[in-house]
Amino acid sequence: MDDYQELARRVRAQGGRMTPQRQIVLEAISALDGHASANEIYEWVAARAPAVNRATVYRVLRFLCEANLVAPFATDGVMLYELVGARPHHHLVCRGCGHVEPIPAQALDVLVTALCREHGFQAELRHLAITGLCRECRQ
Amino acid sequence: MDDYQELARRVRAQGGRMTPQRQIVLEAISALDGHASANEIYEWVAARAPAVNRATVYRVLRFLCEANLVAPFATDGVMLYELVGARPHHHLVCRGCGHVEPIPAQALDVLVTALCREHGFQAELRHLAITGLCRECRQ
DNA sequence: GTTTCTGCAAAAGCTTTGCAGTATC
DNA sequence: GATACTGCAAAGCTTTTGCAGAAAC
Repeated sequence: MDDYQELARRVRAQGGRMTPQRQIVLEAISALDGHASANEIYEWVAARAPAVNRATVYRVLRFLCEANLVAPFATDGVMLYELVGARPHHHLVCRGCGHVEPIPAQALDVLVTALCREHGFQAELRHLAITGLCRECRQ
Repeated sequence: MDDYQELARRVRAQGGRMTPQRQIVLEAISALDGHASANEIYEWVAARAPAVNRATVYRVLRFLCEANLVAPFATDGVMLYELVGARPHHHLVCRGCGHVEPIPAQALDVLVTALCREHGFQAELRHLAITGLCRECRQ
């Protein structure tokens, strides 16, 4: 997680203001392995700052997405939010236990190029979520 | 879409019964390009059979998923349902207009093999949804 | 001091569930 | 005739919104 000054700078670059709520939501996602649902984030925040409201968490998340500090992706009817890091990567989402495991982007650029060439589709592979069963749930 | 007899056989193979509601839900998905949200399916059905209830559509969809006649996949907080066809394929989901375009599976078997070998993850690439912007929404 | 943000409460959208009656086998 | 399925109504869960007050700039 970047330090407070850097975050404040990026928030203000969006014409926004830095607040304790925005800071603690970012801390929460960071503490939750860099990706979590709105509810998980709310629970984490509520344990430390009970005054923070659920609606605020959702509004903060939307703001952070628009500020490109956080990226949303969909899994099984629930939205997950992840910190936008330096390295692009993808997600293995287990439909058994819900565990999300990041994997490096690597050779999928070939796929992106092909999709663009053949379908005119600009894939955003940062948000690619591959559903399946993890090692534990396969047994 | 398979004919009624074949569908009825597969439904009964699950220990279920063939009903007009289950038939018309399958018709709806077929008419909606083979993939649709629960709401789209409900609207299509309601236009032809107003007596069919929303809850029934959801229950039918769950049954059909368990019967492997239909497969669910997640996009932007809404569940989509698709007919399980002969050929596996994937989906390009536009986050601008919500349009879903199927693409052939092709060379992604390499990816599946790699994920299994390196992460012990059994990918279900039938349900792979790639988010991005379609040709129209890019402009 | 102005503008943005938050808390509260209420509501909207999607999905599930309990129950009594109905339809399928 | 026994069992599974449906309609209805109600509720559960996730997410959004209107508004008045508070905080950041």
